[in-house]
Amino acid sequence: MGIMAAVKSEFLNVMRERGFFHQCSDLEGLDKKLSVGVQSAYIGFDATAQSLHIGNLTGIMMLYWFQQTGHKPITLMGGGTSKIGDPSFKDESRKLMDEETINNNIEHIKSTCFRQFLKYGNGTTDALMVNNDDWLANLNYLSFLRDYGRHFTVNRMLSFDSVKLRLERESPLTLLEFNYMVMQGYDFLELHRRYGTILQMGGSDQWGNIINGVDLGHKADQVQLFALTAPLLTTASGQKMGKTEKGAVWLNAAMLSPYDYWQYWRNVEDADVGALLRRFTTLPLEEISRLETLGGSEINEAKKILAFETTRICHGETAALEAAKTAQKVFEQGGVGGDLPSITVERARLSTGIAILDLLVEVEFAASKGEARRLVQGGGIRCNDNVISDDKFVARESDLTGDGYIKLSAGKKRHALVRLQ
RNA sequence: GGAGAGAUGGCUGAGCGGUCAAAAGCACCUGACUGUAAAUCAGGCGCCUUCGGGCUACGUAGGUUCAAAUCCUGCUCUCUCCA
Repeated sequence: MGIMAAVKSEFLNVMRERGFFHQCSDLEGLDKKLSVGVQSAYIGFDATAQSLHIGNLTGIMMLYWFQQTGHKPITLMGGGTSKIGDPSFKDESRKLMDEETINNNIEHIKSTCFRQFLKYGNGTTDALMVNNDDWLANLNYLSFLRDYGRHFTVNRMLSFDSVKLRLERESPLTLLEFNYMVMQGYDFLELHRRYGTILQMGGSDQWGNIINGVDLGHKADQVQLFALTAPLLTTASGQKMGKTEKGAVWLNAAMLSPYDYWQYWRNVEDADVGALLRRFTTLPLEEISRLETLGGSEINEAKKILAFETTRICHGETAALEAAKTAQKVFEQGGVGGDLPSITVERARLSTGIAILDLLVEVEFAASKGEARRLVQGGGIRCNDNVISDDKFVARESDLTGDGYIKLSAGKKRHALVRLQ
């Protein structure tokens, strides 16, 4: 990125210092606007699940800092666009989502993902939640084409990387999908009209879409809008972040427990710790500089802090402390903690004996008995910390420890408890 | 509208009558080494199993064969070229 001109506004300084800065359509102009008064900025989010995941966390943190530095963040839910369904997964016959589901999703996302990071309300810098269904649903095709379609040239749309890639790979690009960027551009214009929003942010992959909105603002309403994107998050070894064996790393505690969330951050690669601390915690930068220089196994201390802070912000201090406590008991003392997943079984069943393979499926270490068997045969399963090498092993009452549970482990990191009902 | 090519496991991509639950790579899981890291090495990676086997799979519906992912026909979808 090279040497960059100094910026005056607190917000842009934070973006730079914490690694959120990738591209800006007009850095100087935006800096000036942000320096003179309260502005509003937005980021668009999908409404296709009951939760956002850590792939969305960069955007949420950008909005968080935007509010912290005295501005008004807007979370735009793609309710309207969700109705059509994201067409980029062409092979999936994706069911169209009905309005009720979408609204339900939006409610869940607001209460479990945004509320911890943003303060909503009616004050000047309070966050606002909007749904693009409000203005997309009733658009008239003809008048839309006449008023806005004339501002988009296909020539230019074809030049966007997202489009070029698809064409080069000879994978089909439907008109519906092609229109996505037009819709997104229109969202920006609409938000400017409604709330005076001047800035759209997002990941660097959104650059083209955001710029479309900027251009549309200029052409349709003669206003100057701004784009700001953050570098896409990849791990030091080049993988996309945010996946676990269970799927996405959800922010909603009902979909991923705070303990698992804590574990996700505890297990990041050494080389990523500094960047992640800057981006996903609010710790002072001096503190982060100190933490990221820790060498060798000392870096684990930094990872624990990363895990604690990210969990605290998302799930609250109590949950974060509990997750840390459980992790300490499990990994540093070889014991168990209250946050471990657990199942209950009836005493009668345990008296008869429960086949280990059934148990493994029940605690969700394996999706099938065949998979469970392979885990056992591969030496990956332990019962009360003893390796189980016989796939015919049967758990009985005598396996209950003094505290009344059986501890099952798959690999080094997955643990679960079996208790009596 | 016409002429060709193609649709294979999470992805990429071989196979083109039996030896195919299907090569190879990626992803993923487990083990070893470590620091709940990375890299590396080893094993695994459709479902069920009394571990002998059984069952379901190569777009979809039929057909030919003792035998089909492999051949034939209809259908659906995709790509390329021509109009």
